[in-house]
Amino acid sequence: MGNSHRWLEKIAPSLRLHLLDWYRSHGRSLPWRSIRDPYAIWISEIMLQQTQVNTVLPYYRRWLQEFPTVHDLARASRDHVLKQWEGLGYYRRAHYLHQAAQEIVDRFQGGFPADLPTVLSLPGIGRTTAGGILSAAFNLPHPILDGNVKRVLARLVALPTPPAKAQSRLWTLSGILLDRCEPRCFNQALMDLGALVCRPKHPQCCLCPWQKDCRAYNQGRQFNLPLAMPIRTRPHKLIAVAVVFRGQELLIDQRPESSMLGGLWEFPGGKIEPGETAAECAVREVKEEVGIDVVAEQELATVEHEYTHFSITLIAYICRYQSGTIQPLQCADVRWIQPQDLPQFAFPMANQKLFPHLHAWLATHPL
DNA sequence: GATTCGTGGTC
DNA sequence: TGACCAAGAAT
Repeated sequence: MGNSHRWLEKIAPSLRLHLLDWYRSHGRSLPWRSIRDPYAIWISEIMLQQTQVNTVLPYYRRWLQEFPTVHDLARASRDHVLKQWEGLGYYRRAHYLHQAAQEIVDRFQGGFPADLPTVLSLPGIGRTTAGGILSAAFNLPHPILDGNVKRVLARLVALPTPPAKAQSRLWTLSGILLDRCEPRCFNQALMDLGALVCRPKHPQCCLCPWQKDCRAYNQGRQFNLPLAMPIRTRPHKLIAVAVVFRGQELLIDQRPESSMLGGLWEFPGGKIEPGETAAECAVREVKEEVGIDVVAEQELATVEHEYTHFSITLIAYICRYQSGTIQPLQCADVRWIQPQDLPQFAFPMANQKLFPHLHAWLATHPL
């Protein structure tokens, strides 16, 4: 291990030159690279967490249109912020952005901090995001360690373990390699190398500026590195959902802040218990979550959805209000709304899959 | 260190 | 189809 570090220190100057040279002619041109506004760069870094560039691009543009400065974000409503994030996933990121924006306004009068400990103190910002912001916005020499960098480094040194089990060592390697004179370009270049050349499936070693020094390549192991973590199987859940009508009005509730998909709105529902029908479950969940009595009238649709760690089948019922007053018993909020107002609320993707079926039902059931 | 967070894309 | 992955952080 010590040998590996000394070897890397020795060849690092040459690696930096080759990488920066490659980056000048092959680097991607991205909207957050042509600016220095730390607020906008921060937004891009948060959106890019576990999310591909092409997915982020439209959200990034809309966000800066909607919240051009940290002040605009800080004074926006939480529902409005979540609505702009709808569909991007990892919704806690939106809450953290909102909280951090208010902190930046309150603690620093809206000026983005430029030192590592303070940046790290903001919610939703870890070491990689902090390094990314500080190097991109202020050209400060802080290393990064995202998925691209982990893969590049794991191949460069022929890492003997899965990257997840060598975090500390990989941070050291990223710090050794970092070009202290051009940290901004270097970090961006390192990520582009991972995204464009040192790709997970088909690494383009013949185009790589580090080919002659790469241990994986020299050992013919570029297709087998980095080593993978053992897999675990994902459970499947059966969920009943109640689309409750009271006359023209529709019932929606807001998920608790601390739960999965926290702050998003949904149709009430929950896991079907053993020996229970989906319709019985839908009625029971409405009673438990918002305290009213309904009857299940008709099955609306069944949809499937995949999450990272489990999959679900949603069985949705059109239900009719019977009695009681809505209360947020197991949710953050609950409301009767007009069906045409649905787009004003942020919904998880699994619920959105029900929307076309609901529209079709409404079209054939006037009144 | 291992888990929990979403969604869209690829093969 | 299912596995895998993408500019990770918080617990």
